[in-house]
Amino acid sequence: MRQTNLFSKTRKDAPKDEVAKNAQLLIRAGYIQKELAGVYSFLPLGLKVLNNIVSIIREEMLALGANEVSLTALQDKSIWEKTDRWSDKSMDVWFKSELKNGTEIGLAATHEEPLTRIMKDHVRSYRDLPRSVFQFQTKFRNETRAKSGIMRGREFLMKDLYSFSADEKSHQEFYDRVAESYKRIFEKVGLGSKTFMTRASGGSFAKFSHEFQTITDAGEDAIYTHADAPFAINEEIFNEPEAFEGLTLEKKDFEAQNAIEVGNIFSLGTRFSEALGLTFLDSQGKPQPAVMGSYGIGPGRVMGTIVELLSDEKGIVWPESVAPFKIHLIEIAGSPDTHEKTVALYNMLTALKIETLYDDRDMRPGEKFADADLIGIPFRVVMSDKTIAGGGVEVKKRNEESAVIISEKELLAKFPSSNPVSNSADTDHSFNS
RNA sequence: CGGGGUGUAGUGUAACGGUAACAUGCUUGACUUGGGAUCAAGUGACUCCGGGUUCGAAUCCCGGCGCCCCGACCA
Repeated sequence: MRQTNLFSKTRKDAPKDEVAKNAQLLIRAGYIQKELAGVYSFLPLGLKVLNNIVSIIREEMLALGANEVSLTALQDKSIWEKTDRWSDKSMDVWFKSELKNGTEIGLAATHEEPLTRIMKDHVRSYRDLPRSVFQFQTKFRNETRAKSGIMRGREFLMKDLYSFSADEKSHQEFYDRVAESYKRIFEKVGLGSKTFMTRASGGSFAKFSHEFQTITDAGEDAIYTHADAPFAINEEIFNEPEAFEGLTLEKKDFEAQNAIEVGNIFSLGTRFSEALGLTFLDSQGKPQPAVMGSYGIGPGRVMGTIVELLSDEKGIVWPESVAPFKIHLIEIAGSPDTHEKTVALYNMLTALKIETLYDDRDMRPGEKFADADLIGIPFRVVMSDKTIAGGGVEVKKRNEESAVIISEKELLAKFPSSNPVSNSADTDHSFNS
């Protein structure tokens, strides 16, 4: 994409109403825009990052064998009454409204109830199980206090996965597979080294649940970690002896850390299947309630966590896997020949499907560099009279200090393309100048 | 939901109760082109909303709304 075709602008100052680092940088760099407290729009760059995170998660969900769906935001009160989750006393984050005829409806904060009802129509026999279903859907939660930029909003995208199994054993097998899947996801998005599977309270559904907590000062939670423990322990259960069940380690050797919950996995038992009547016939022909689990990840929160964790004083530093572009191609004004060569390189990169943001703006170099650092694309490629005289382009990684001049051929070799350029004439589909 | 703070050009900040200023951005021109340059001329605000006090309110008072922080809460 040519930067002159990108509507979002960067700014030097962070808005005064944002304190959280993730919001300050994402707004300054033009990734997001605040609409209300805890409500953010995603601008072109932000949407690209969000979509990259979504793609990584989707790939793993599909690998689990889960089916993707899209359920509604508008909710039928009657099914929530069956599970006793309609009342504001039992679930205080509801946004409620009503139809013109007075019928009450809610905006979904989660989707156990509607999905369980859907599954009733499709699961009849133990032969229909296990099943797993996921979606990326906007959740609405009337938080008493939104905070920390995009980390805790009132409206946010969530990947929610639900599982339906015939028995506890089958459920546990799936649950464990999801845990492994989550580890891979957080590894892929660049949070792996700081993210811990964490034993946490099981809520009203099970003894324990597991959260995936990323160590960061911006975290809202406190967890206890130990180098030899297979999982961390959430502060909320740290004083309960059962929290150490199965561990031979001593409580005093655990260390407290601030962390942000980027994902969670819950065993739900038969609470929802019983309340809503999701039963199947077992091999003896007897009706049994399905055993359920739910598993969430907030892509927006993941995005904010990456910014919190990986940015520096100059701006954001995206991991390649989620970055909005692979290359930030910067042209420094010079001879007409330099301009032509830069356009040609941009067209080549585009044809090779190497995502490139081409800074073709008429600006001084300093400003372009400052913007590039703020936006945080992994590879900065500069083309100027100087680099051409030196034999090619200058390449600098966002997270490294040193820059080197290499030939264009060497540059392209760094980015193996899945779509090798053909000899046909259709490779140049960008606008020429 | 308790407590604290705050609201002024697009953005960031100023202004004793005396009639809104500076920076930045943006526009035009000049000069520049490897780290947010320089110069010149422009542009841009019913000071969040509604009341009140006062000769006079951005400033003081009351109410509302928004936003931020701490705590509680967080299926």
